[in-house]
Amino acid sequence: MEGSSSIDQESTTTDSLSIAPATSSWTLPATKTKSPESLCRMGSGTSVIIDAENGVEAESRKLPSSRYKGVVPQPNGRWGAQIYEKHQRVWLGTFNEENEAAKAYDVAAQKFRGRDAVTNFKPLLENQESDDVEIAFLNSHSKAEIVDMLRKHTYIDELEQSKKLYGFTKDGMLKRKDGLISMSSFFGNNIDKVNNKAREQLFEKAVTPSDVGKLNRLVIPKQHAEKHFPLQNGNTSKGVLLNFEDLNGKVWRFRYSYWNSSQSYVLTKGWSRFVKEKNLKAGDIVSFQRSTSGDKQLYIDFKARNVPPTSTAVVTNQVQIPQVQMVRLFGVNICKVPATVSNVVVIDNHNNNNNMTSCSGGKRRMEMELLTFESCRKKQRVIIDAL
DNA sequence: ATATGTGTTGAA
DNA sequence: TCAACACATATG
Repeated sequence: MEGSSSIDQESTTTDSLSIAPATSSWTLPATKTKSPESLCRMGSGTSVIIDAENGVEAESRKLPSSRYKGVVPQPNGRWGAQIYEKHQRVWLGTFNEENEAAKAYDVAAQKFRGRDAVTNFKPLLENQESDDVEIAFLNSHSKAEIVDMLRKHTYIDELEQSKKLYGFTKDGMLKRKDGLISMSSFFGNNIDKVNNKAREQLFEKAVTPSDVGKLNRLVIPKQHAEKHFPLQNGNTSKGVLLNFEDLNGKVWRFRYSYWNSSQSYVLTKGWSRFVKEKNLKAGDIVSFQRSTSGDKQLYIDFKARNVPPTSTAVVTNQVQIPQVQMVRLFGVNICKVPATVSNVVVIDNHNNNNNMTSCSGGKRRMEMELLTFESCRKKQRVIIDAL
């Protein structure tokens, strides 16, 4: 289930994540020289073997091992939780109760290993719907975020919060009950996709006036075109047909070719329909993605250039209905109406497979998030590198 | 001073 | 992978 290459977060910040580099075990067989009398080694006061009177009743203060998977005793009587991945230990925090640590492990196992994770309690839990919500929740957060929550003991709270915020529609789709799109959903967390196939961001372009004008073509910046949509020699001028799926699942077919005259790569046939239907305006951002799974499905998405001015009465003298603010983002119209709740934002069809496994576009995404949320995401400091 | 979590190892 | 265990660091 592990896709393989996956970096869900760029390790741009100093990581405080507890990934214990288990390198030495590979390279240096036996470097450390320990004191010979390893008979009674005592670490931080615990595992001491005190021989009281007779060796038999030697009171062993050996730490009690846990009956739970992923749970290790701590010298102070508390319990630590850890999970391994790629030869590295990921520390999940310490807990007062053994079973809490075990539960933390379960969450991590679910996140890291998906459906067939071996867990301590998990399978016995709750109803299907609640389980789906949790899976969706897990899918909508990075491993690092989940680990961070576990370590801070905030996982349950955040999950509950999420449960309050999201509900199920009859068709199994998740939506937000308040009708507002979540921050995360702006940026392509898997929970927010029409299908939850992992996809990577390829590039974005702010469309120019001519891209949405009468020329019926979109110029693909050369660097992106050559990197993501390479054309075979034979096809350069002739072009190829490319299919892109939008957020609604609608497939758009564009002719993609190279114009020698202007030495540029363009989407031509089919493009004007997209512009028209999506009501694209100059400055709007079109975004291209590709699924990371085998099929390499292409996706297209867009968002309005910027949030329309909220208060300014743009319309000078005419009758105006300023009660409704509408923002269009990546194909989703978000209406904010004073006291009503209306808009349904589709986010996901609960499916299970743990994502995370294939976000090669993680870096770009991360940059985008940072650009936008730098201030609201301070807490996100835990980084999992190269998981 | 104590708690936390990392370094390391041996076993599975 | 996993957990045991010693111990270095972080924390208060």
